[in-house]
Amino acid sequence: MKVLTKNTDYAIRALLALAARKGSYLSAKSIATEHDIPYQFLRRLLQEMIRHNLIVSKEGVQGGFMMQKDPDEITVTQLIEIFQGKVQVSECMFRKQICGNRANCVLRHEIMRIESVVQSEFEKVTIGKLLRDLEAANKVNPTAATIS
Amino acid sequence: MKVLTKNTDYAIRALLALAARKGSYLSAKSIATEHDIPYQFLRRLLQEMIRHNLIVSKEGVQGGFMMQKDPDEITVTQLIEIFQGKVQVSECMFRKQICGNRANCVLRHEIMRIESVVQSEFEKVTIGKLLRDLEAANKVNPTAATIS
DNA sequence: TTAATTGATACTAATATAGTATCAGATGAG
DNA sequence: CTCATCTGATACTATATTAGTATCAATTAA
Repeated sequence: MKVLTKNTDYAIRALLALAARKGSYLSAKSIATEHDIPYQFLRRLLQEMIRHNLIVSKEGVQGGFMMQKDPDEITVTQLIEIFQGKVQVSECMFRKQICGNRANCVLRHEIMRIESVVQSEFEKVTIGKLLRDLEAANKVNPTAATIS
Repeated sequence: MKVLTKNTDYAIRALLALAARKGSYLSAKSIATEHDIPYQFLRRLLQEMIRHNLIVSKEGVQGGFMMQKDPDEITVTQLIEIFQGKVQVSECMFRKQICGNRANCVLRHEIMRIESVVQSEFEKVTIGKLLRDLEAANKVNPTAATIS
């Protein structure tokens, strides 16, 4: 069971790069190179994040992407929802045709409890928090800390 | 993001059916019919559970499957591990070739914390517990409760 | 003897994930 | 003004995972 797919993983790294250089435009190319993310793949992720108003872009020479939303307001839960769909423990909750007894399903109760635990745990992790952790680690050992 | 795949979902239902009739053999066919699980699919799941000593089987006429392990000792975490692989939040933890900086990755810290939270939540849910919940629900309203 | 059953395994189909390619349009640098 | 550098949009391919089907041999109780 893999919780974070490459989509989400790459998106987090890209956002960390942008958050670290808040206010300036970074090109997809530079982010891709620096963080070993497939270029075209990254471009699609960035466009998706624009659609969700996490970042903005500038076209043309010297263009690129820039942080828009406050990094402390961007949670891993949100990124999972964007790139992997809403956290759901099993299908029965959302597809009535599969489970005609939603209200009485004993699995459902446990499933929903765990679902909310998972969501709230990932909500505690924001891009802002990760960035501060990263910077703190770099202070202790300037060459060691990484996000890869 | 779907946490439980059909494998695991079906396996839980089958185990609940077997736990409810502890001590007697139920055929794959009867379980499949009763719980709307594709027959051949279910058979593979049952065989896998035999290999993990959760259940035993008897071949031939009047054969079938029977609970072996104590239902209270069977956790959803175990079933996820059997059918979906060990819970892991991202690949970087297990594939060094992807992440050469395991010790210093700031994502890794959060990821491992959440991983253990998820695991322990699913560990609280055992087949025994689900069965008791199901039976309690049936007492209140004999026709309402279900595991589908 | 035979129908009902599991053991083992191979196969196909559908879906999700990962990654690549292409071309049009914008824009700053020269 | 032109051109190299960018993003926007979208189509495409490849791979892996999940879901489901089919088949045949072996076992066993009636």
